[in-house]
Amino acid sequence: MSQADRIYHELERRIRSGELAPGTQIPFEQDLAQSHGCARATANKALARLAREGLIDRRRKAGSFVAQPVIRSAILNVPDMPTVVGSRGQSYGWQLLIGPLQDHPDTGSDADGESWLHWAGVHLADARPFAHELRWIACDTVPEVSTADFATEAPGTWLLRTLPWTQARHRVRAVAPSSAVRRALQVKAGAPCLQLERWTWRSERAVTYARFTFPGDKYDLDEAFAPGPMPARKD
Amino acid sequence: MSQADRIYHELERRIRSGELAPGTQIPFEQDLAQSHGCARATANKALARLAREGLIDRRRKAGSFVAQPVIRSAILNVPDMPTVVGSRGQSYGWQLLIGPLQDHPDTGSDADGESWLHWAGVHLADARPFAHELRWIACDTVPEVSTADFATEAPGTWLLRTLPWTQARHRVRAVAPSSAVRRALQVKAGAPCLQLERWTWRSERAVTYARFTFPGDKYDLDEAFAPGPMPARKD
DNA sequence: GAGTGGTCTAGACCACAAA
DNA sequence: TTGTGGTCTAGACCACTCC
Repeated sequence: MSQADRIYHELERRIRSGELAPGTQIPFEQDLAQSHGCARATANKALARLAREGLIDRRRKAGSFVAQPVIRSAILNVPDMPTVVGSRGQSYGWQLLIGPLQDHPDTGSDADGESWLHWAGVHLADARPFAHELRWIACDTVPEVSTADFATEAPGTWLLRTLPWTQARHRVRAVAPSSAVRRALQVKAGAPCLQLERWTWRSERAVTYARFTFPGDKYDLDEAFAPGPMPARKD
Repeated sequence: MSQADRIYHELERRIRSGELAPGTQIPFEQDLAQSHGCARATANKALARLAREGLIDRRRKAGSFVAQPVIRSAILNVPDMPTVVGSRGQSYGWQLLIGPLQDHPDTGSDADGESWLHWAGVHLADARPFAHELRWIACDTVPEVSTADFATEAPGTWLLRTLPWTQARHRVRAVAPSSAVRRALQVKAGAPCLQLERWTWRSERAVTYARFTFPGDKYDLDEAFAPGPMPARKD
């Protein structure tokens, strides 16, 4: 525990406990350094971290103030399928159902300029259906996909290995699955399912779009972060 | 854009683009400082940030290396109801259905030592049902709740004002709602719904538990973060 | 104008892990 | 044993903003 961490944790505790109400002014870097017997740069490091995590607002010449609290965001873990299944202590499997087909995820046709390939398959946990996946991959961004074989390996697994450090956007909703998906998942009509969509890109270029469908009773997104600092607000 | 930011962004770009593959060694702080014409502390700040965001691993005596990429997590925005409704350009409303009742969110009875109060109500968007809410509040942690009136204000709104800087844990799943919830939401039987659970505490003490149910076609969790750094891994 | 945060420096010491 | 990251210092300069 560094000195900067100590200053950070003391202030974090006093803010989270309500002892320092929103709007309250926090000691200047100079005073904080003096009262803790350290250099100003050390106090600055602690206050910069509090500001980065949204606990305080800092204004030149005015000082630092406890921020107005908001329910900002939560981290929902959305890992890849082998990880999900493995963390439940089950064996992972993959079964390709359809593909590759040539069509576009938005238009459904291959009319426009971009070239996409399209697959469907099922992720298995202990040899039983766990999630249905629809997958599109942009051939322009990932030319290697033309030589890939997704019969024994899911596209997501292959992509993670082939294109590291992509970025993603997610959407979650509840749906009544189509009959094709119901058959693949072996669920009854009317069974509510969780649908997770993921758009992935790399350096401003679309890489892939995936749509996962989980039986409602077999999966839930469970946010994992324990009591602690909220994620950094931005940059 | 500070000098440390420039070093950070250059390395971030080269890692995200794949130019620096996972496992690749990154220049030492000393060399990085020299090549950029700055002090080692400045290079250290940039590398510390890359490590905090999980892009590199750092080991004493060995150096810094590009980390193995994983789909780690996504930020799903889970704000409070007035914010959700307001951001859709709709007018927000609240209607209390039941409560306060005395029972415990886990046991359903009031037998054990803890004292909880319990409500049910509906959040409205343009005067139409938007979400059903079940709410428990721990009287021991929030004694002020005994004088609160949730006829015109939702418990969550009141709590946000009364107890700033709480912490929360969320879970999301797809469910078939109970008949009571279906009536409140005015949805047909068999309509899939998104259920969001939220546990809230403050300083290790349980504050409240809420269960929101949304009609599947009226709401989806949409993760908002644009291409950019992943949230800090931990601490 | 004055005082604050934001940033950087040049140097230092230590802990720790790799060689 | 050695070299790296981790941390801290004392001082400095600048930009911005509040008074």
